[in-house]
Amino acid sequence: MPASGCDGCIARHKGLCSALSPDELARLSAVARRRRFAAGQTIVDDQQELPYLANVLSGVVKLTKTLVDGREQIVELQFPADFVGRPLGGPSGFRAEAAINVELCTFARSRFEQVMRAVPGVERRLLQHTLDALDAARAWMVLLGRKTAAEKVASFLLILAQRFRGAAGAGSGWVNAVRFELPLTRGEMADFLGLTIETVSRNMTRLRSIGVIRLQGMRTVIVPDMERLTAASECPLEHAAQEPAPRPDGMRAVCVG
Amino acid sequence: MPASGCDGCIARHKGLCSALSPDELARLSAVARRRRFAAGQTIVDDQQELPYLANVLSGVVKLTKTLVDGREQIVELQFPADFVGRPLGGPSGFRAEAAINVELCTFARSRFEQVMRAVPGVERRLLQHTLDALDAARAWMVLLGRKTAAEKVASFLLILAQRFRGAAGAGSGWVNAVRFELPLTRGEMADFLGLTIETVSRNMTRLRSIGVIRLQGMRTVIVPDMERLTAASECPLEHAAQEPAPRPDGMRAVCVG
DNA sequence: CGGCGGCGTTGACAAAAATCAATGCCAGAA
DNA sequence: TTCTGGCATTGATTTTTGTCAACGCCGCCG
Repeated sequence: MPASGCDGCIARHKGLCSALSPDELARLSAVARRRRFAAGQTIVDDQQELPYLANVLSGVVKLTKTLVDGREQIVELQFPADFVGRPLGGPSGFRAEAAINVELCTFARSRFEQVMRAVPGVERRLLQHTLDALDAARAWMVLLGRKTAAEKVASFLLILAQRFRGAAGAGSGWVNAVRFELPLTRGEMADFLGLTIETVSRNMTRLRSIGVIRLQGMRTVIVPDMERLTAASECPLEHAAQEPAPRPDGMRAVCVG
Repeated sequence: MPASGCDGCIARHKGLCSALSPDELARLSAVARRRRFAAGQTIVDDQQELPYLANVLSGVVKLTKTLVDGREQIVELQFPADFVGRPLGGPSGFRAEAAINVELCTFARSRFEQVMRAVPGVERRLLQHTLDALDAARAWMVLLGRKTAAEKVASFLLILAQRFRGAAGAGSGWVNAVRFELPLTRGEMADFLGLTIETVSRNMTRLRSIGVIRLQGMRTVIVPDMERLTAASECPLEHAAQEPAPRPDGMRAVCVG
């Protein structure tokens, strides 16, 4: 055991290292380092990538997302033996912070990825897919925990509009408009958004009355201006009721039909 | 391309199959089948394991969790090209249902896992870890979307108590009691639970006043009876205020200090 | 045609939680 | 020791959301 490593801690790691061969284990142990963070200290910012992967030895790490207006949602707590860091790289979009004093056992990302390099693409793809699903779930946690009913409904319409953007906008008679079908009933929307049917219905009506969306029948939604829908999804609805912000290219979304 | 497969659909699969070698692709294509589900039809139950893995070809699949009293939370929507099924096996605890008419391209789990078998343990562990995190995130989504403030606070205490169970219960003077330190301030608890500081504080007080928990100082929590805490985490608090249910072994959690 | 049932909307009202404000508790600094 | 600042609690009040109930729309089926 090297003097610089964290003695034996690798061997206790949950999930990650318990499947390693003694050889691999030794290689990782050789580069492992103990790092300490005081309560309140930031471990990684939303936009950064940790230069290492780690396991929690003691303390508690919280993963948080902060909205522009300061509302905050903790999406995960990590306890001793939990794994910290994104295996496949890239910033997570969440901030990791020590909730109380934390001790991490860290090992260089490059060294770890060297172990993973031999793995064929299938499982890596699967892992990437699962990580994406995890990101989506966490983003939705922020919505469920911290957004108002109006923002929730707008956010839901927004993800649908983004998914179907360009697919059906043409022919609607609107420039830059997006048109799509709701795949869910009002009741299912409520179950997705953590609301009741009535609240969903009222907010759909509200969005329609201020012109952020139009409805053709019950299921077809037209978004004349994605910017306004985006605004409605992340700020109190009052602001979204204003005139749409001028587009950088000077164009406006207008009805030409 | 075999007559029985879904022609060419494998090649378009997002995430999973794009990394396969032509050989592997051919093998999977040979066993792929198209399956259709009508709107509202259940694809898998919470307690079952899908006998196949799949990709969505058309339609929308919803993943839901239903609480005992009927409250329901959708934790994910799956659109065309999304992947359906748990790679490493075991029931997911969520129900998959066709929100609108759905067409899946499915291939046998066994055949797929054969492809994965060659993979060393490290990545499998990592995948398992990520899947666990995803499950935890989804479970928390149910809490954020569908639980009352009282249930949220109780649920939070419950997961801490379960994590620290046995670690510090001894010496508290209680039989079967659990004692632990809160790693978060009230404000952080609020950010985790999607509440305000005041609501968290009031519900801590409430749980204390009905005897579900005791507090030593601000941070130390004692749970005399885990059953009552569990009850409080999943039903309106009134019920939890009753006498604790008789234990199967006839013992009672009492203070002997 | 008319009745029916599912879904959606709307309004009146009630309940839950947030907000605002005051105060208490406690640990650490002066 | 006292002061101070951060955290926590509590009460009064407002806002948001849920609940209950009525009604409209529409497609389906007898």
